[in-house]
Amino acid sequence: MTDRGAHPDKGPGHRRGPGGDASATQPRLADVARFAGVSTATVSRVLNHPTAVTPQLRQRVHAAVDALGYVPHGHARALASRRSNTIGAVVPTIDNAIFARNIQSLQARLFESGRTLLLASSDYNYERERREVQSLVERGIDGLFLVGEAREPAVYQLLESKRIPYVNTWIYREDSLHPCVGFDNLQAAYQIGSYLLDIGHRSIAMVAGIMQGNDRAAERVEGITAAMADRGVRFAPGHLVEHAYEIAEARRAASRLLASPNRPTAIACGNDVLAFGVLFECRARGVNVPRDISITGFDDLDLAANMDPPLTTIRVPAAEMGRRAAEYLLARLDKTPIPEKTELQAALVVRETTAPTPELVPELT
Amino acid sequence: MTDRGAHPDKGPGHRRGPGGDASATQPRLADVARFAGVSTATVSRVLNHPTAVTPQLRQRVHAAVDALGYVPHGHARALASRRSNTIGAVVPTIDNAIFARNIQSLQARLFESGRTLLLASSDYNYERERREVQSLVERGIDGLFLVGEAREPAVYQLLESKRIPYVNTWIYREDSLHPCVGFDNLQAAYQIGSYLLDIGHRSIAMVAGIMQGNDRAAERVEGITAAMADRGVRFAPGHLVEHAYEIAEARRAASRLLASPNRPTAIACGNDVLAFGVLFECRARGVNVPRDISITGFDDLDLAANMDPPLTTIRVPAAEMGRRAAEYLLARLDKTPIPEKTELQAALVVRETTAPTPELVPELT
DNA sequence: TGTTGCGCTGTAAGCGCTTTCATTTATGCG
DNA sequence: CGCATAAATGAAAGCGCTTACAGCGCAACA
Repeated sequence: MTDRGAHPDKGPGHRRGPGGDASATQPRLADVARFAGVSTATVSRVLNHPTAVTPQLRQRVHAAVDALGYVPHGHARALASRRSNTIGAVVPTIDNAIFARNIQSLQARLFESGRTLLLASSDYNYERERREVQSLVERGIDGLFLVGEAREPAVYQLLESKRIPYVNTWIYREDSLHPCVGFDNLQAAYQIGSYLLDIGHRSIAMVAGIMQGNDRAAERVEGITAAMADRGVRFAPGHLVEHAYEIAEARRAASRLLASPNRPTAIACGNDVLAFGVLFECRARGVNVPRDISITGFDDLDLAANMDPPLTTIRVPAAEMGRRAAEYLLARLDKTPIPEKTELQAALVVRETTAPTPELVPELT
Repeated sequence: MTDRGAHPDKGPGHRRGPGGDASATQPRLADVARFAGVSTATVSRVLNHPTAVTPQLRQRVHAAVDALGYVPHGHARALASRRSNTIGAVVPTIDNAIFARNIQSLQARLFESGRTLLLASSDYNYERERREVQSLVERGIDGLFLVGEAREPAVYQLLESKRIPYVNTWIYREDSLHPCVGFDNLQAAYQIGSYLLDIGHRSIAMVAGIMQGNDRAAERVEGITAAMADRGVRFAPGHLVEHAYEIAEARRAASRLLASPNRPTAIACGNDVLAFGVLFECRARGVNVPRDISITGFDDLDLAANMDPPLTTIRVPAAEMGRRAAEYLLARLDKTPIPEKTELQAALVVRETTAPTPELVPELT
């Protein structure tokens, strides 16, 4: 048995005891090779390019692998082969059903292709996102899934310099400098705004997500604002508020809005969670939706259609976005051609939390 | 410039061009060392054990790191140091608010300690769980977070043989052979059952999760069953049904239950999502909750308290479980003593979807 | 001023695998 | 049946880093 120990006195972690026995240690590829009576190169080939090896050898190697309970060492493999079969993702949070679904489908597609997801979350904080990305890059990800487009320039620089394929999601801009798979938040929000205006609302409030660290939230505000501006309407003072995506937060916001002297006739929310909160607060205060006030969400969570009344919202292709983003990254890794940008559709789903304002009713077709 | 290339003709991926120039390539630790005029050992020390190096050298090395934009190579580091600072987690799915919260807090705690989460999901499938664990182990995780206790024995064998610390969560059994951080599902479900029986229900149905591949779901059924058995009650035929954790599924189940000739007076659900579905179906059919029927959930999602009526359920310490499981793993890695088992409390939260049966009302104190 | 001892730094040997290149073995053809 | 060619295998050089150990310079002591 050849001596391999470089660190003669490594403590409990070291591989061979002083006597050179091989007991109680992880089998390595060399052990498999010895057991099967072949070279390490052959074992490696069996594991990585099975067709390049004769069936009988292949079988002998597999038998050895099973007999020894050999598990390849991913880091060594990644180091030698310069790829890790790992994809990274940095999302704002997974504690939000819509991201959870998004990630779930991303991960499912990666799993199919034999890759693993390294997940990190930024908590809507650019600085933290940068650190997470750096950490993922150090960990040797082959590709990276990101949310939104606005981030510290250092992130893009790092990715470029390391030549790591990445994709921005939850956003789509034709003129973006970066690959993206997503939809146009501004446009979707504009649809909501237009719809509310079409059915007569002029006093519209918005319970938006926190825009700092979240360009999607900002675009949604922009979309509503633009739709309003196009009809010569603007937010009354205090009618545009930002809140974390939590029910309790939304309830507080709604509470203020409903109690205010110039109560809006419609509240557009930055996402469904906020809309749920607003809806709950209305119910608690005996404000009838949609008779007294209209409410819209954004995301179309499973629950939206089941609310009482069912929520008017924007249906967002979360699962498809996860899958398509995975496709993009996989194609880049395989050097298969694939468009740099994919636009997905986000559609307005009109349900029952929205209704025309009384004065408009006669005008309706 | 010493020649390092072993693979003279590696194609575009190789490090040095034929002329030996170092352009357009990632800086390595050796480059930093050269730039700073020190040895690679010193650079490594600065990065890993800063106190072992003089401040001025430390600073010079940091300057070199910044100047070159050096990013350490995690796989090489992991290979050489035999640890990866990566923790794995295999959960059934993250597309469920309660797991999302759980994972979010796990990841937050790991982040604090400078580690990264490698996440995989099993889709409630033992076979797939085994493969995911194997894949994580190959990727060199230092510790592993698991959900539940029942799984393929090969998983435990692999973890033992690789000496990888792991922890089972969402479950607690004093006599378990494995470390765990969780609560007693059976006991919690028993509480629900007892409570329903206490307030007079005898015709109880259960919309459970799919028990195959999910020991927690099975224990919850056991808990309700046991509570009933202790009072001499049992499920009527068709009153115990299993469904995936989806609103639509739950609605279908509720629909059948509500239409059946022996409609139950109470429906205990395997989790809140199922309870929401049942609640929605009741509303859709004009069945008054809790007057006509009582409903209970399990998890206490944020939404539960906001439902109409607010849902009676079991509050589950999802976030704490994530954090405590992280603590356990971190302690094991640091060789700090920590108990093998941690029992967390799951408490019954009585809200308004449950009410005494009419005949019992007079009996109440 | 000559030792001794200590703390810092450098040297170099791996960590476990993949992959090139050379070698050996099988195959096809004249 | 012998040779050219292709296919299968093996030997060995790294992948980029950490770390044991040796070596060196310096301060403290005699």
